[in-house]
Amino acid sequence: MFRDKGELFKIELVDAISEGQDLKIYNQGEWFDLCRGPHMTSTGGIGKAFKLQKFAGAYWRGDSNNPQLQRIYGTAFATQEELDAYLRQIEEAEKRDHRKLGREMDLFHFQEEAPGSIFWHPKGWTLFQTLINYMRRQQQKAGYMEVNSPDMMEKHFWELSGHWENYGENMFTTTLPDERVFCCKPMNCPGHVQIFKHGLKSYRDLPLKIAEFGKVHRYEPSGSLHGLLRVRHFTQDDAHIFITEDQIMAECLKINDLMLSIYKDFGFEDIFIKLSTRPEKRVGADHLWDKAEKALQDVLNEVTKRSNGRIKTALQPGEGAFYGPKLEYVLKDAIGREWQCGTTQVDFNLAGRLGAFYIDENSDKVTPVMIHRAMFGSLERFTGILIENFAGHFPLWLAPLQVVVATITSEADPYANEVVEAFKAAGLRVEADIRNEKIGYKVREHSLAKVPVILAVGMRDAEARNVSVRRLGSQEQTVMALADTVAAFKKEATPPDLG
RNA sequence: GCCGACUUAGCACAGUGGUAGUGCACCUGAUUUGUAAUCAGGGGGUCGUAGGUUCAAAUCCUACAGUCGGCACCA
Repeated sequence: MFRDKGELFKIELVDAISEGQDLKIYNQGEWFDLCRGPHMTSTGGIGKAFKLQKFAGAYWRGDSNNPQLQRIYGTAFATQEELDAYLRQIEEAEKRDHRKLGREMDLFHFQEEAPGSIFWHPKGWTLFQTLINYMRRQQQKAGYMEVNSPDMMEKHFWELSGHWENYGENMFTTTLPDERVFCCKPMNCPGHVQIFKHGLKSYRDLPLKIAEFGKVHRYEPSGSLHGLLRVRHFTQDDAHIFITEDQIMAECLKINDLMLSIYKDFGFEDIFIKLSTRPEKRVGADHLWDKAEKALQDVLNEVTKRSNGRIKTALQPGEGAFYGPKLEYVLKDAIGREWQCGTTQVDFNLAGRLGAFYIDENSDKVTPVMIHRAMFGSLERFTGILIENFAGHFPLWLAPLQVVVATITSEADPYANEVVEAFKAAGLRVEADIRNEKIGYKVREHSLAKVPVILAVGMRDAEARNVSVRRLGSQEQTVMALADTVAAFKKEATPPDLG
């Protein structure tokens, strides 16, 4: 039947269904097709609340080696109201799009000559640095030592680590005038192993925690690039913890606690953890993978137990890194979208491959276990997630520009400058707007730029040493004494870990 | 990388074969203003890049690049 119609893919499906198994065909008027079912008895059952959304190519059976078919996307709801709600949700996501907000708030831009790379503007870079400073404090407190390793190393180094074999296609390389081939680092781990290897290490040095805000380069497929969320050059809050085998549980739990407390500081409390196990393409013996997977499974069980079941988990077979299995931390944002950020990976392979060892109690050389972990993951991506989560309305401590002092008449300029200096002295990020414009115009402009605090000052305020406070998202105006305002905003702008 | 669409001024967009436009932004002048757009004037584009068709190309064709939506990928 399908052969007569020349439908080769259908024939393939029919052939795949074993003898004796039911094969179902549904029909709708003159149209009929193969389907596992069930189908509606009539298209009338869909009702009017449906919408065709888009069409796009999709690989036959999800494999890029196969030909592509055209797929038409449509969606239907029981009522028009539900369809409208769904469409509003899409619209809401579009309004929060970090690419749009990044332009409107003057945070960053992209251009053709550097696909997948970011030009950070002063305000965006301020936000980025705020995140790094916060993370640096957290890591120092947790006993990490920050380092910096080379951005480029010779190709043979990456062959030794196994990266060239597994990901060489996606590495940036360059041939120098002396003919040596160098690769931009796609990961920081091999560099950190070199630092570990420098000088003999004792079991007494473990756990040894090496952290780096390392910028890594990965030649991502052109079609996968997406604003800040998927780029070719990004900064990881990366760390490698060198330990003995019996320290795995304790260290992974410490990482877990730090991870959850950090996410909480950004308002993410709905966390979900996935365990990814050995992939097909991997290095190392199976008995080591058995140990590593068991260790992470134990950690995951303990984490769930401690959270009283609040933390949901899932298993992703075959999704681990080539050197070890991983736990992946997924956060839920303000409009319910999920973002994978942090990762904890247990690795029995890399240290050995790169010749790292420590001296144990019996003076024997032992290969350490490595934990790879990142909490923000990619700083660039995390910045994008924050922009979307807050829709640009950052809490005061994160806002790149926290306060604008806008004058009502030019007579108030000297007082406005005084106000600015008072806020600067308190460590706040503040600018004056003394342009010859109406206050309504200034309020509109700074509101659109999502400045959290607008202080209007006219002669009334100058004489009384007050400011008129207007918060982003509210029409309300509060007249307050300058000194009180500075104190209140200084307190509010304090990062959560310093408060 | 694959399928499809798109690319015109800083931004948002109009212009389907015959002398490149609108709004906002920008610059100049006037206005000194009390909480989401004051008024008037002015400057700004080899229409993504490179070829081709045509008397004539932003417009039609080809290639390349980038972007967008999916797919695949994501150490």
